[in-house]
Amino acid sequence: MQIADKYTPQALEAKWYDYWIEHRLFHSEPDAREPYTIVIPPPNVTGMLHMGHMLNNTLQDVLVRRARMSGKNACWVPGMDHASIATEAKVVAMLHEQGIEKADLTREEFLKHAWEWKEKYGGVILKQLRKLGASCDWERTCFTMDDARTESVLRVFCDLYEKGKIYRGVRMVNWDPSAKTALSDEEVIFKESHGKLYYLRYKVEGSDEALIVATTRPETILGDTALCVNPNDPRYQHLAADARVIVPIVGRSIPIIRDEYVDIEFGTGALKVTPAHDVNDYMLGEKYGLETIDIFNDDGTINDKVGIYVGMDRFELRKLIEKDLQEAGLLEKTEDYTNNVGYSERTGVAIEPKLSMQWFLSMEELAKPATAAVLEDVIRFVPEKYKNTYRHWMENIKDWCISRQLWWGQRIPAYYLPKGGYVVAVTAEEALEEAHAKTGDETLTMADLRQDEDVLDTWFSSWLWPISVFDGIRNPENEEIQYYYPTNDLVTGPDIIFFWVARMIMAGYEYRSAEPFRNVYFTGIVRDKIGRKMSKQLGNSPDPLDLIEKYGADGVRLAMLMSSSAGNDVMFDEALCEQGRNFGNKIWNAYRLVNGWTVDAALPQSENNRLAIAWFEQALGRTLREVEADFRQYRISEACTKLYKLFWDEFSALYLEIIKPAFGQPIDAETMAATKSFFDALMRTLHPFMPFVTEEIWQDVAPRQAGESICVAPMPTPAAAEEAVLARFELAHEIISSVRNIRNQKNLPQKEQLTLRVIVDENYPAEYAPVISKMANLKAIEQTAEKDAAAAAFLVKTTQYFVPLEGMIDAEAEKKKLADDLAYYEGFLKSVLAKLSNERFVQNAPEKVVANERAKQADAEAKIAAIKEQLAALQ
RNA sequence: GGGAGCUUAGCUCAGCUGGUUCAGAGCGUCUGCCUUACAAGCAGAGGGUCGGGGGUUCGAAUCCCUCAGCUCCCACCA
Repeated sequence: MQIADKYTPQALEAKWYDYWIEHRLFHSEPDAREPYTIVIPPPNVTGMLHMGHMLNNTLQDVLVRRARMSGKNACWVPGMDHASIATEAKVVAMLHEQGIEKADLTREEFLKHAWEWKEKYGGVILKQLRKLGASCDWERTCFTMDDARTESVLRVFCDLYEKGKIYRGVRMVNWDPSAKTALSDEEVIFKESHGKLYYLRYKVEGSDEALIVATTRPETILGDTALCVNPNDPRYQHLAADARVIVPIVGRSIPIIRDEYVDIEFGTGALKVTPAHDVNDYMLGEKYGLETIDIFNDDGTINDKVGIYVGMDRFELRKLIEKDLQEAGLLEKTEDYTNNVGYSERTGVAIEPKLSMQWFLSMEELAKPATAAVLEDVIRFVPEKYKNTYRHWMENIKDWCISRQLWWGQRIPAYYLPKGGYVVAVTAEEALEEAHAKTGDETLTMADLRQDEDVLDTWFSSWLWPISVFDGIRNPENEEIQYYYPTNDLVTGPDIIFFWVARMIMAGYEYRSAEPFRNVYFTGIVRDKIGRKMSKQLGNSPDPLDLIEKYGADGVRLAMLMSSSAGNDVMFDEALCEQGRNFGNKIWNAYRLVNGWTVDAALPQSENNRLAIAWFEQALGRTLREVEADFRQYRISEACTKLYKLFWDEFSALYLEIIKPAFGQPIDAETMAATKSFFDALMRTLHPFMPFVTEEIWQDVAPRQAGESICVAPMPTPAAAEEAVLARFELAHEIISSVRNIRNQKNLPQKEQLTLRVIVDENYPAEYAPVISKMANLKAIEQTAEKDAAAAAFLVKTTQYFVPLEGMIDAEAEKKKLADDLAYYEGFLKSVLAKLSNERFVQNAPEKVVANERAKQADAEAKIAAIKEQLAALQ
C-alpha cells in the first residue's frame, strides 16, 4: 500500500471504522482472558451528540482500547435510555404539531406513536458515536425499554415489593404541572427567584383585630386551614387559646395553632398553614390534624373545591388576588423578596408541592452497603472529592418516589382488585393467579383486574444497567454476568452522581452483592472558551459532527483529551481541534519521510545512527513507563500530552533529524528496521487516543495479514532503563540548542558550517560528537585548552564551549552577558552555601538532599570559575 | 444556612509524599527561516512576587490560620 501524499482524515476514518466492524474487532465473548468492561452511560434515545458526549465517550474509548491492547477481553456495552419524561414531552410536542392532542388518545394509541417515533428518530446518537471511533460492541446494544430490560425492571419491582421495600402512599411530592407527573427530589432544581412578600390581613373572629401574615404565595389562601404562631411570641400571647381567624376573600374560619416551628424573627411571626401545598405546612397539618384542601388541578389551574377563581392559572391568580386583596383592604403591604423556587429539571416549570398517591422505594437499607463501598474505596472515585458529596447524600437519603404519571415507560405491575386491594406481579397472568389466591375468588378474570396507570421513573431502569445489559436480573447465574460483572470503569458527569451512580451502586449490592464498577471517573462540564456552559439557547455549542468533518475524529479526540483532567471543566476552543489535526498531519508526514528512504543493504550502520537508536529506545521506554503510571491514576490528559511530545519533540525533531540521510542518499538496513519498529510502537501507544491515523500507518509499516488490526495489537513494553543514556544525550541536546541559538542571534545562515571548540571535562558527551556535528551543522569539533576571545561562548553544566566567529563578536555585549551570568551563579552559590552552613539543615535534611546541595555547590563553583576565565579572555 | 473546591506566564492548565537549577507545559506573542516529510512546518527568544497577609519548618507554589475573589453541591424558613 502506498501512503497518500496528503493527510485527509475524513477518507481514512470511514475506511477503518468499516474494517473494524467487518472484522468484529470490538465484539467480546467471555473467554479465558481477564475481562475489562465498561457500560456506556446510556444517552437519551431522543438525544443528539453534543460536546459533553464527545468528551465522555472519547475517554471511555481510550480506556477500552488501551485495555483491549493490554491483553484484556475488552467489552464496551452501548445502549440508550428511554428517558421517560423527556421523550414523552417530545412525542407530545410532535403530535401537537400534527394537530393531535395526547388527551384525545388512548394509552395504546399514544404508545404506538411513541414507538414509531423511537424507531424513526431514536438512537441517532449511537450512529454518531461511530464517527468518533467509539469501539463499542454494537452487537450488544441495549435499550432500557427493550423486552429483556423491561422484564428485569418489573422483576426488580416485584422483588422489592415482596421484600417490603416498595410501598404506596399519599405523600407530598414534587408535582410538575406541565408534564402532569410527580418527580423525584433529584429532578427539582432550585433557582433564586425574585418575587414579592405579601402581607395579608386575617381578621380575628369576634374582634376588630387583624393578624398580619407574610406569604410569597397569596393564591394559596384558598387552601388555608390554620394560622400558626410561635407559643413564645409575646405579640400573640393575648389571643385566646381557641381564637380563630377569617381567611381573606375566602371567608373561611380557621383555628390559630401554636408551634415552635414558626420563626419569631421572620415576617410578622405568623404563618398561614396550607397543608395541601407546602411541605412544612403538611407536617403541621399532620401534627395538628388539620384539614387539607387541595386547590389545584393537575395542570396547575384552580379546581372547584373552594368555588372561586375556578379554572384560573396559579400565576394569573397571584396577580388577580393581589388586586382583589388590595380592593378589599386586606393587603397590608408588599415587599420585594428573593427566595428559592423549585423548577422541573425537564420541563422548566415551577414545581407545585402536591399531595398525591405515589409509589416509593425505601432507601435507608439499600444505602448502607453502597455508602460503605465508596468510603472504603472498594469503588474508587476519581477525583476523590466526590466521595464527600456522595457520603452526605447517602447519609441523608430520602425515599425515592418511583411512580410517574406518564405513559412512556415501564408500567407499574400492580393490579387493583374489584373489591379493593391490589396484587403485584410481573405479568398479568401471574397477577390473576395472585388475585385468585389473595381473594379466594376463582371467578375473577383478567378483565376484573385494573393495572396501575403509572409508569416507573426512568432511573428505575437505568439503575440496573450494569446488571441488566448482561441479563443478570433474569438469569443471575448466566455466564456473561458472571464474567463481565463487576465492570471496571464508569465514565460519567458528576451531575448524575445521585440520579444514577449512587443508585447503580445500591442495585449492585442488592442484586449481585457486589459493586457494579471498580472506578468512577467523573468528567467536567464542557464550556466554551470564555467559560460559559454550552447550551442550545446560547448557540455556543459547536456541532461535533461538523468538527469531525472539518478536523477529523482523531483531531477532535485529541482536543478533548488534551484539555481535560478528571473532574475539571473543559474550556473548549476550536483551536484545539486544529492542534489535534496538525498532530495527525505531523504523524503522517513523519511516516512519509521514513517511507521515502531507500535502503542500501550494503551500507554499514553509522555511529550516529546507532547512538540515535540507543537513545530513542530509552526515551520511548521512559515515556511508556510514565504513561503507564498516568493511566493508573486516570491522568489521561497528561498521558496524552506526554505521547504528543514524545512523538513531536523527541521522535520527529530529534531522532528522525539525526538519522535522516542527506537528500537522495540511502539509509542502512538496520537503522531503517529500527525506525520502522519505533513507528510501530509509537502507533500502538498512540492508538487509544487517535485510533484512525495510527491504524492507517500501522497497517503500512510492516506486512499485515488480512483482518489484522492495531486495535488488538499488544501495547509496547519499555526497554530496561539506562538513566545515563538519557542524561548524556540531554547534554548533547543542550549543546546543539546552544549552537543553534548562537546561529540565530548572529544571523548566521543555516547552511554555513561552524566549528565548535570545547575544553573537555567529564561533562562533555564526547560519544555524541557525530550527533552534535550533524544537528548543529558543524564542520569540526576541536578540543582546546584556551579561551577564545573571538568566539561566542557558552556553558553546558561545567563544560565550556566556543564557536569561533572572527569579527562578529561584540566584546562589550559578551562581557555584559557573562557578567549577568556570573552574578546569577554567585547569588545561587551564596544561597547554597547558606543552606550548607546552616547546622540544622545539615542535621535535619535527608542525606540525599544534603549531598545534592553539595553537588550544586561544586557545580556552581566550577561555573563561576569558567565564567571568570572567559571574562578574563575578553579583556 | 451547611459543605466542597479553585486562585500559578497574555489565555488554558500541570506541578503527586514539603527538598534536583522548581517556578513548568500547550496555545498565543516576538525574531529568523518557503532548509526536498510536514508553513497544518522548522530553529530560537521573551514572559510569572505561585490571589493578599500571617504562621509551622533547616527548607513552602506545596502544610496550617486568616482575608479577598470566583465556582459547584446540598438545604422545607413562610
